[in-house]
Amino acid sequence: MNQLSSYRDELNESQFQAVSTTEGPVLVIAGAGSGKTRTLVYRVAHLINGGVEPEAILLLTFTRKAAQEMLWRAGRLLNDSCSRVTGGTFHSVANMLLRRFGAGIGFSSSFTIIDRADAEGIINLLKSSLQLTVNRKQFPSKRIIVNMLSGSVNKARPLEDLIFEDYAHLSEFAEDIILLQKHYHSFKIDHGLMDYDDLLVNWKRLLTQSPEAREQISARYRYIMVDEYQDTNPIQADIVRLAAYRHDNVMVVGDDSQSIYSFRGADFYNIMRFPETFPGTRIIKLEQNYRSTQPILTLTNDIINNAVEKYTKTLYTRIEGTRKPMLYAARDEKAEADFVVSRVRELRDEGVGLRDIAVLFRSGFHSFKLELELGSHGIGFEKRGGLKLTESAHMKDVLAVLRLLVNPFDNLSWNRLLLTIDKLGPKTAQKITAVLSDAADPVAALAAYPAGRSWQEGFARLVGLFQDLQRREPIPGELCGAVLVWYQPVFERLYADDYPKRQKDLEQLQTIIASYDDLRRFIDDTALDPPEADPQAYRDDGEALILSTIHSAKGLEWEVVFVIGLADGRFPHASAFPGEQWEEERRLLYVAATRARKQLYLSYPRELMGADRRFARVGMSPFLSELSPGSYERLEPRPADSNVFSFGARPSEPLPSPTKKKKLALKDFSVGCRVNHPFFGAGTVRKLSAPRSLDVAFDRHGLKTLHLDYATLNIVDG
DNA sequence: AAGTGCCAAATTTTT
DNA sequence: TTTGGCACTT
Repeated sequence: MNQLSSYRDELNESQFQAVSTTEGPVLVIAGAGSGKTRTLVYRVAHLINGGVEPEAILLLTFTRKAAQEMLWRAGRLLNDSCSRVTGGTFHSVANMLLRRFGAGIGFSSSFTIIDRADAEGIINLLKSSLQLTVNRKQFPSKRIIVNMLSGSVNKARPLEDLIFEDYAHLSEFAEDIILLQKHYHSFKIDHGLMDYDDLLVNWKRLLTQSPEAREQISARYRYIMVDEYQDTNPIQADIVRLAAYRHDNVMVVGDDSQSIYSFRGADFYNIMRFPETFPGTRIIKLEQNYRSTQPILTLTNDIINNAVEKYTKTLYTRIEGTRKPMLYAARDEKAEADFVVSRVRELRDEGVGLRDIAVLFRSGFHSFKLELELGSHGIGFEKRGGLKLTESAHMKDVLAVLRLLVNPFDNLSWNRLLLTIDKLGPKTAQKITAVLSDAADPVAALAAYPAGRSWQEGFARLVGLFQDLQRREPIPGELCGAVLVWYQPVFERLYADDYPKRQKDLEQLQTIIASYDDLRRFIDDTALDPPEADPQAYRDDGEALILSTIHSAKGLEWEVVFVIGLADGRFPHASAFPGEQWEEERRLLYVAATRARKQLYLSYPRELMGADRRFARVGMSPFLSELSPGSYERLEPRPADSNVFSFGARPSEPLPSPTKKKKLALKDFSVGCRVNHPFFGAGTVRKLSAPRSLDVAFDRHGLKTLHLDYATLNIVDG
């Protein structure tokens, strides 16, 4: 309808073309910050406006969050929730479709091996069910076990890592691996093991082997959109091809310069081959950058121009700003952390919200020093990219109990729980699980098992828990409550030093579970798509600096970005060889630097602790030395006081006002005041509701409730 | 002699 | 937060 004219003005020519091409395959090559999300959002809106029913749209994104955000924005645009559009990750959509077609998934209790308890369990299973001679030495790493089982050993690590003393020749080793893989299938079915790749393989199998299913899926989803296409793997590309075989209405969006997931099987040639896979593809380039200022763009272009293989896009921006990216060579990690802390405090004084600042780094542990410094200065932070909520040990303990209620033959979960008992170790646990897996009723078998004198107390509590749970009504919230009562003493013993911090996770789990009415459904959901910790639950003031690995920062943006640890040996990662891996590291730096809107700081420590625990001098990352010196400004500590930094002759340029607008608090608004919203346009505030939301009557879109953390409202004067 | 507990050492990125 | 080596208990 007339929404078309309203968003016509907000898009440039290329974006508008992408939005309005409704038939046939479209490949959108999008640079960093080029309004990819916006283009997809408007396209969803455009299709629905044009009479396409929401059910016919399938939106595949990289994270579940991205899909949710796009649908939320599209819903706002249409004054409708868009809840009937199907959106999600490949995995969650696969799960949904497979469930609907009843194809393939036997057990739905999947897991990722993350800690010792699980690794022990796997080894026990291999020993008992495959009768392989496996000892600990042969499995030095949990990752390798996973990779062996999923058949992608050589992808993850050089084969040499896997050759152990017991193997005289590579061929012997290969035979054992093949044997393992052969057994893997039945192994999975027997023990309810499933991983991410299985889901995709099953989805693809559904499409290739069942013509009816393919027909139905293709007929239902007549408009398929894929975001971050450069991160898809070949199976995902095949799925897209098969799902769209009836109509070819596929629009994929991606940027080859941001391909950073090859270690996970992503093949960025997917995006280059797209026009061959879909003949008649219309290629649209999005080259205008809407995020960063020109000096930042100049530097990031410089980074990617050094790439061996690149597909030229000329990014330009109309955003004004003259601040060059700053490069700071710190004496050591402590000085680097001090630098970030003092700059963050200055920025805060200038009115930049902590939420608008991010610190990015290559590996999780690079931020350890900084975390300490931030803590001692009382600056709140939120770290992203570590473990997920359900991946931490204490969560897995609780989940193991719940999982067993759904599938009592889940030996890994039994193993895990038995190990929580004091004086009961891996050997005893293995004996017990062996008995349980042969029993008709594992819980009864557990109760009948003769307990050893030293551990009978803890064992009796575990038996009691399961007998109690079996008697209860299967209401997830209540079951979880009972589990937590059992877990509390175990938990306090296992994590004596830091259990108060972990306690909050458990409370959160309880609230999440309480919202389900079927336990099985909960287990299915968490297995595939672990819920993330809700940051709100951990903060008091709602303001926190973001610390994130570069990988988890993908697709996000901040006013001010610090990239730390840019030292030789840390970035690129020490084990990256020149060649493909090296190039991927370079793209990683490109992704990091393009997250910044107004200001970018690059820093590295000149001294690092080596493997021998001795400090050694290190240089800057080779990626930095390649840059032309004019694209950044060096920042030197003032000798007199190492905590104060001089910024050369340039007077500190105040950040442009949008920063401050984003920081509006509820008290800045009053009932009756006029505001402006990027989607809804002008409106009048009707009601303020605590803590950070307000009702606004928009002139063109009616009454909406907005949350200040999400909505970017501007107050219109007069 | 097997099994368990404890301390020191090292750690890529993740749907 | 996991892993490997060593001492201590059953």
